[in-house]
Amino acid sequence: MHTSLFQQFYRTVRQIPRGKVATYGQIARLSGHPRCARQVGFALSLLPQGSDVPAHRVINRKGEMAPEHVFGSCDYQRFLLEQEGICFSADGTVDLATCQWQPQDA
DNA sequence: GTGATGACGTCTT
DNA sequence: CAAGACGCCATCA
Repeated sequence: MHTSLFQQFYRTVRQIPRGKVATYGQIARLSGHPRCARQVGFALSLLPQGSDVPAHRVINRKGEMAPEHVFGSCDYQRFLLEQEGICFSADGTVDLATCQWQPQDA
């Protein structure tokens, strides 16, 4: 199968365990493309809500989540993360120090 | 068919 | 230490 970068990104995001979050750069690096963080975000933006890819678990390096027009509501993504046990900082950002996904390959 | 854009991150000056 | 430029590739106009 023509393994497009997007397909590899989706596959990596799909491996994120519940209660953990990952950053774009992390997904890109695990997929074998350390400089393609931008494509990760763009790829996730094309994902339908019913996809097998938990795009709400993927956030930027700062722990901030996507703008409203991506999921429909910025609070919606935060709600899903809270439902999975993700911790947030007083800044309204995700506490990467506690909930960032740590791949076994590390 | 060409040009510009985009959930970002890392390297260099 | 901080700010700026580059990279990467698919989708939209």
